[in-house]
Amino acid sequence: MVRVRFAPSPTGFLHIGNARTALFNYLFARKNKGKFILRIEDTDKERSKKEYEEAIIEDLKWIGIEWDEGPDIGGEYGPYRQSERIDIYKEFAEKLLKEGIVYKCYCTKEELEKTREDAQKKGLPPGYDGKCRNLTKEKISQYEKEGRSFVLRLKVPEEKIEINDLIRGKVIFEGENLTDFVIMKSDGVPTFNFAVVIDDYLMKITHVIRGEDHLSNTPKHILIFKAIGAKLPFFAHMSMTLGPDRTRLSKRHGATSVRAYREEGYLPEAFFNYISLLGWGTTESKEIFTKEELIEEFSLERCHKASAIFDKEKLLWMNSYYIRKTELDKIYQLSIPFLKKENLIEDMVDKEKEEYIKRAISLEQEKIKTLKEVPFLIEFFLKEPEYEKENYEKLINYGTKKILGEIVSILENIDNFKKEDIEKKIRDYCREKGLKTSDVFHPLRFAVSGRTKGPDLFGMIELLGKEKTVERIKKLVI
RNA sequence: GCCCCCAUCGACUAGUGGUCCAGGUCACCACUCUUUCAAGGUGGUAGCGCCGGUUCGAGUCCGGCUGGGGGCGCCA
Repeated sequence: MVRVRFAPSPTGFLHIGNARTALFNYLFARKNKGKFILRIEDTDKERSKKEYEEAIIEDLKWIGIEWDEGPDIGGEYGPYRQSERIDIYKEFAEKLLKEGIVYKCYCTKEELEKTREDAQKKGLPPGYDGKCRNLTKEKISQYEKEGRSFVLRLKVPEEKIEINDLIRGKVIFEGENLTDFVIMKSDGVPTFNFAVVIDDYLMKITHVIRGEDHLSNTPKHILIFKAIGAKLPFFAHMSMTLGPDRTRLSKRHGATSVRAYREEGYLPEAFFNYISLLGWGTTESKEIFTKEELIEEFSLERCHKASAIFDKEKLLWMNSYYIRKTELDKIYQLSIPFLKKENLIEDMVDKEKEEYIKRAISLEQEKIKTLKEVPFLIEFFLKEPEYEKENYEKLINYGTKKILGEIVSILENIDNFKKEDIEKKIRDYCREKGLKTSDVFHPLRFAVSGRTKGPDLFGMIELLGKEKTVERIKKLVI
């Protein structure tokens, strides 16, 4: 049975790169009829926040990723929060200490800094020199007497480590770059490297799918797996997600959290779909996928080794594509919070108004790129337009006033106030008067909506209704 | 500094030795449709980082170089 996990640390909102890691794990699990586990890595007491855990969970759900085991729903292998598993790590650590696989290191911050510098000077990796590996009894009791705190370090053997990565193939690390690393901090909390391995082992994780930034940590993990006598899981290191300048996607590149995109009015389906295309593709170069299709098509073999740049423009296109293809009802529902925020609707919207807004949205649907744009695009249907001076001067003058005045009487005489009739009557008028349609349509659009661009003129007039339309034109012209 | 990974249009990718004077999508440009803005349609600009090697033949295999990324913490 395939078991994979996504293990974010709650030190901020869900990052796009992490969302992609979560997504790939999720797809892999579903594709292989396995389990997808959510685990919270909150061993960094300083930076971890409960609010972030909640936010991450919320955003994962928003994207459409569901898990089978996790801190919120429990499961057979819990707890799923590392802060609640401290005793478990301690137990493993004590066992390793007894076996002589790890040892106590009493070095102070200053000492460590110095050994690090020395190592650098010698052209060695800036790690630990193993000073405390073989301390004499006397030395140990001296340190204890001084009340020095200690950490637990793993005795790193000098051997080369091979990884058979499912995405990258064989990766070989020659031993000498690894130094004895910390597995338990002086406060009794495990380091990330130790906790992941213990958890992956106990939670029976079969495939560790994570970002390439963990590739260099993998030898450490393998060493720990071996130390506790556990079987290795499969590893798959996915390419990274970069910003437009080819560096790690970060705040400098603008919004990097899933939350931000959600608030900008992106559809989860579009986000899900776009993210899946980063570092992965099918032979047909297909672009639009439903969740089900993605699950069906996904495979680690088709994951790219090279990192991918997150392209906001393409996401935006995909979002507008999804908005165009989504049923009006749903777009309306999703737009409500955005309309409320702009004070265009009240908490309660009656059926009539709902229909009215839906029709307004439908007139603009093909143009909406994000839900956040909806209020602006349909604003003039819900409140009186403001007429910008510059456009007013361009479009409203003696001649067009006269035309608009005549349009008013035409509109007033239309009984069946439907766009086909409205259009026909106005076009007839243009022909009779020998006017270019554009000389009539543009001022009319402006008079009715206060805009120089907008939805289909006649659809707009129909929806606004005879009374409102006439009122607006009169107000502007007379 | 040391170790590891990577390399096809500006971006995401297809391509697994000949069918590739490299295909699709976004972006960009032009034309078209048109009452505006979009959407749509048609067409276009643009790429195998470089140097060697293997081979009858290389985007595709091998080596080097260059470039980019990542790691080396009592962060995760």
